[in-house]
Amino acid sequence: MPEGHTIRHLATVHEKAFSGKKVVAYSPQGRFAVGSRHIDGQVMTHASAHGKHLFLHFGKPIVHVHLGLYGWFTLKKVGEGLPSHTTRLRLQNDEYTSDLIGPTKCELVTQEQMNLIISKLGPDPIHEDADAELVWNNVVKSKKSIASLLMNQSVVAGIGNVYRAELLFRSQLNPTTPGFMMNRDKFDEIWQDARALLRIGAVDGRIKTVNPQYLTNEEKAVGGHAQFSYVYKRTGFPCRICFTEIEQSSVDGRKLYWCPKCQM
DNA sequence: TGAGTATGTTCAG
DNA sequence: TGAACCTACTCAT
Repeated sequence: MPEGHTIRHLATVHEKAFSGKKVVAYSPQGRFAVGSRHIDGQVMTHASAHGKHLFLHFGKPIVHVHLGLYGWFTLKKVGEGLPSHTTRLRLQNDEYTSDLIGPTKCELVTQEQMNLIISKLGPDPIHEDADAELVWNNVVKSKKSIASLLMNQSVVAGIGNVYRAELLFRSQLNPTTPGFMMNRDKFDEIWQDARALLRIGAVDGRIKTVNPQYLTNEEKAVGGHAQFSYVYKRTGFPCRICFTEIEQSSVDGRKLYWCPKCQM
């Protein structure tokens, strides 16, 4: 499930699987039937990502995908699975198939439209040249809480509810701190941490935020595929650092998890 | 079988 | 601010 790290990961694996070759494209579900016809038989040149937005480039037509809350791509070797009735888009070549289900957005856009979409987003910390000053300027002039600002895609693109909670915990910052009260060093710490964590997450598309020394023996035994957190979805569990119960509140209609002692 | 939940966004009121 | 939308999964009935 998708935050910025997932989208970067998907761009990478789709580029590896499909770029430079003609693609068979169709919409088993039918809802992207017209769009898929425009890319059917075309060569995918590359894939790109900005925040939670994925772009698959077929020369002029660009497929813009936003996975929303439940959208997902399943990439398989040819012959390993059939699309379901909910598959919005299937891409296929000699080697691979990719099925897209449940996206909030799957549409064809032009380069100009793609530029417009990106222009409305804040810098994406996963990008090498992301402009931290731009983010800082928007944070420091705002009365909104840092918890609210981190989730605002026009301030910073790609951070979702998991990374938000985990970043704030790792920096021991009170989530209610207003933007204008933020200190620059603390902001820089979060920014650098976001860059690092998103990049780590993008390697295999999984969120990794917990230093292994803070995992329980049971958790360590579960191994590589499980996803652990310091605070996300750990309401009522003891904090991994101070053993205070993790609390839950709501910010802009989304659940926020935090440690009342570490993040005083 | 149905309610509840989910790493998101947009739009109506 | 709340509902709607896209889907799949878990848990209670």
